[in-house]
Amino acid sequence: MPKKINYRSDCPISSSLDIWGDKWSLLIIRNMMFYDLNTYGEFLNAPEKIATNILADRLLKLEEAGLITKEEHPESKAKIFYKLTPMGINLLPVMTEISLWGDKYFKIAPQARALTKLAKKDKPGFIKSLSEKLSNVGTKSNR
Amino acid sequence: MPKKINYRSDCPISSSLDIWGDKWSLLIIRNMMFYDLNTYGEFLNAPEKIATNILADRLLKLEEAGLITKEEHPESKAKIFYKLTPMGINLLPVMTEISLWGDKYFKIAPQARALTKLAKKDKPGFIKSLSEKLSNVGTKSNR
DNA sequence: TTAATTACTTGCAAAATGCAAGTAATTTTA
DNA sequence: TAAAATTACTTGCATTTTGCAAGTAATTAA
Repeated sequence: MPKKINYRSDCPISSSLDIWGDKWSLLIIRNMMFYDLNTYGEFLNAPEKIATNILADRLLKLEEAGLITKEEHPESKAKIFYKLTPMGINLLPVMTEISLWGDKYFKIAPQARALTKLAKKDKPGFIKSLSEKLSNVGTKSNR
Repeated sequence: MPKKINYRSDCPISSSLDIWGDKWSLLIIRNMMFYDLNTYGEFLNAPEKIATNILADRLLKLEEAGLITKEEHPESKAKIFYKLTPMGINLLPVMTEISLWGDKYFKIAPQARALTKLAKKDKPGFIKSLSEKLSNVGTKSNR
């Protein structure tokens, strides 16, 4: 059964952090959002090297919070296809601003730089096109 | 001596989380950014009730990361006036988007709602005016 | 001159994290 | 078609982080 979340206050920032305010949750979302990674194994292979038990825990919590859903993988019954819900996709502006802020102050790999460059050039367009793409992930029209 | 941060990867999101990716750091920043709270005691009184040792730890880490600075309080030598650096002020777009996202999905207090309402009406104006205000916090022209 | 206030520190229990080694259901290979 | 991989986890345990309660030293107020 889903463990109930105790929100610390009625502040939108505080409540947001109660859901995804840790070192790993937003990285899982980043993987789905910007890098088309959608399986447990793909998440494990991301450069930050999340531990298997933490990954399992975060996937469950993100699912319970309504940010992601489990679906059957189009190519294999042994795999699970994780995808963002509309609530998860709506984190795009947050994730984009974090990327732009981080881009300003940290050493960044070329792959990530390519994304922030796009976001800088046309932020609303970047968000809109990615949002539409993510809405179609795993749908028939997409395969 | 400042403990060196081990960045997990060269991703702007990952590196950002390495700095402020926990349940408390952004709440301290929120207090300075949106509610004109600038002392240890004021941070302790915020509704989320941070523990004293955690607060001291986060203030140090945020200072070492370059997001905040300690200054002498204009009214009392017993107090320390914490303020955002430009790097911290530049989190305004991130904080604003988090607020708007949280506003969409959680129960929100009227005080916070007033802020998100302003941000929704004119996002660039909201960020610009707050940014200018924060740049003047603790300056002579401001007193 | 004594009592508050302010910004912390310290000690310890509880919770979260991280690592290594399983396991069960598929899928691929020989 | 049987054995070896793959995949998505779980489990046990050590380490780290968090949270609570109770200090403490430097101001400030009574």
